[in-house]
Amino acid sequence: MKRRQTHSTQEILELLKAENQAMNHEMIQSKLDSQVNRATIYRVLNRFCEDGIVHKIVGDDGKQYFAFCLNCTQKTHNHNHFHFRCTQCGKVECLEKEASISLPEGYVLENFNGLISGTCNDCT
Amino acid sequence: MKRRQTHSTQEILELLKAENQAMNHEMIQSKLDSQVNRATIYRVLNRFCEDGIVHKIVGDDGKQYFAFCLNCTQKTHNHNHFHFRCTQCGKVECLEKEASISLPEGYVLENFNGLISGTCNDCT
DNA sequence: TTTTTAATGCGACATTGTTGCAATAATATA
DNA sequence: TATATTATTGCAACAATGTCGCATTAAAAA
Ligand SMILES: [Mn+2]
Ligand SMILES: [Mn+2]
Ligand SMILES: [Zn+2]
Ligand SMILES: [Zn+2]
Repeated sequence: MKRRQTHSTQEILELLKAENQAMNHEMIQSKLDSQVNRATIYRVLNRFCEDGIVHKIVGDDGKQYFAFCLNCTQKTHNHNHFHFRCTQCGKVECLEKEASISLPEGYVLENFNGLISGTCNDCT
Repeated sequence: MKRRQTHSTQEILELLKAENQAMNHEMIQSKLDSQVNRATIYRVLNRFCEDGIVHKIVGDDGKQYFAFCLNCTQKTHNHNHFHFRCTQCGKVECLEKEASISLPEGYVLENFNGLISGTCNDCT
């Protein structure tokens, strides 16, 4: 099943590249020039995640955020970094530093979801 | 506004103490002996959080989990620990080790929400 | 016991995200 | 270029999660 490039996919990907932050569906929809259906946005984003060009974070607000992968190659995905969500301006950014976690014996990590909320530098 | 002890509050608190894990609304409701309304469960849990006897974690499944506070005093709350959610059995447990995170200049932490999902020791 | 009011049950509601299905359009093929 | 194939879309319906208003109930105080 090969992917097709559509107006929606291109626009959404460009948006995620341009804005240097993780965005939820609402943010994306309001920033899009053309009207793209809600279900389509979710489907596009989930496809991006499957393809490994975008990673998903679930915020402590319960919403899904999507961010363009920066330091990921086709094969190696390192998303063991925290994200900071500003409760004032809503911005969600990837924090640079890789978090190192050691799990107890016999535990296998599948997904790392580190999120810190608070006030960002702009809003202090 | 003083708190009142009701059957609901007592049962829910005992349940959270007994089960040594974080539970979401569904888990709690199915384990309760008496029928407690859904809205009531949420209200009780949120009150517990306000009172600092329970802490809330948002899972990467988007659900709210609640855990009885163990190493917290009335005044000091340290919830900078990760939680592990097993995708097989659903268990959500607090990991012992405190995670130390350093935020960039000007960033103020309000809430730490560290969650790792994967397979737990029992399910490997 | 009576009074006060915190807590509950119920229903309605908002929000978030997913899915089935017919229509559309991107790509492959002729 | 014209046609065929099928991935993608829009729409509606749906499920799940969590919150809120309001009348009723019951815990604690008087
Ligand atoms: Mn990230
Ligand atoms: Mn915990
Ligand atoms: Zn901010
Ligand atoms: Zn398990």
